[in-house]
Amino acid sequence: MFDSKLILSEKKISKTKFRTDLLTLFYNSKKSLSVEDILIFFNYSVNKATVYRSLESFESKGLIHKVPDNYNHKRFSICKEINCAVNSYDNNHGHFICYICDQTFCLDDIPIPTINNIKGYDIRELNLTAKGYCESCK
Amino acid sequence: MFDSKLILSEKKISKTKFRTDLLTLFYNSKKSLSVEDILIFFNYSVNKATVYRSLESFESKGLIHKVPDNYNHKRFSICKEINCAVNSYDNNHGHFICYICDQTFCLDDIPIPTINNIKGYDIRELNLTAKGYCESCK
DNA sequence: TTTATAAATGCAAACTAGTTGCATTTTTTT
DNA sequence: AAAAAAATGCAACTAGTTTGCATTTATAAA
Repeated sequence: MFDSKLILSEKKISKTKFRTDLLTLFYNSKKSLSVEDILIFFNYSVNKATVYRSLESFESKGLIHKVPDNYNHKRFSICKEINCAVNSYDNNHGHFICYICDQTFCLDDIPIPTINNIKGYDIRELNLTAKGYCESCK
Repeated sequence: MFDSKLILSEKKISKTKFRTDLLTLFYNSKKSLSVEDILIFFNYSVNKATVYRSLESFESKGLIHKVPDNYNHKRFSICKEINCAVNSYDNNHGHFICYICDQTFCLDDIPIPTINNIKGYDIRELNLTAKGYCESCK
């Protein structure tokens, strides 16, 4: 199990009610979350600037990672690993975006092929994004 | 060689000076182009709405294709194939984005692995994006 | 526990990429 | 040459995101 307050302490993030609840939401959610998703969950009782700043904080401390989004909006998932690659899409697995529900799923089981050096490019990060129809929508 | 006017005719796009020059720019450019790149090239003598509308037209006719961008801004490359996949990233090859110069390069030689069906996902599109240091920047 | 310091919040305003409506101009069709 | 269709410029608008600042809340120090 997880203990949001403990995790926030370890990451030296202030344990406000909102941030604790937000981290818990991420841990409980099987889906990635957009800013809008979060505002809806909290019934717009929190300011959007606060949401953006919390997400930025969580991301920079490696608690959540950005995932691709059909509309190029900010969207995040909880990090499975203790310390995610900071400030970039998680590069250990691919992502799947559904045409219908616009949800982003992590393809944990699909390791991204290792390619280090191609035609003079020094590759440090590799992202694989699939699109199509998810289980519930097809 | 290419003949921008002939190509515009074939695609039933009006041969205005700007669109002819823009298509020529795409053919001559080894790099992908953002809206900003284009405005700079034309010294802001063209309206940005015109740029957006021209790009949309070129893309819908399969002349250019969207490429990923470090800032999630609109960015396009000329299509190597006669008819690109319309309205989506080209899914025949991967792309490389440089950390330093933010340029997007097409990895024509890296075919994207074929994955059709994973854990219940009906995959219709697959995009591979690498990041790191390009030849000139590393 | 009180005090001082740092971090988080809410609000409004600003910013920016991208879009749209409309009048005018240019291109294409007849 | 005239009529119809497409492209352009301009200004206003949209929506996601960011920022400044005053206030509140949390953390650290005494």
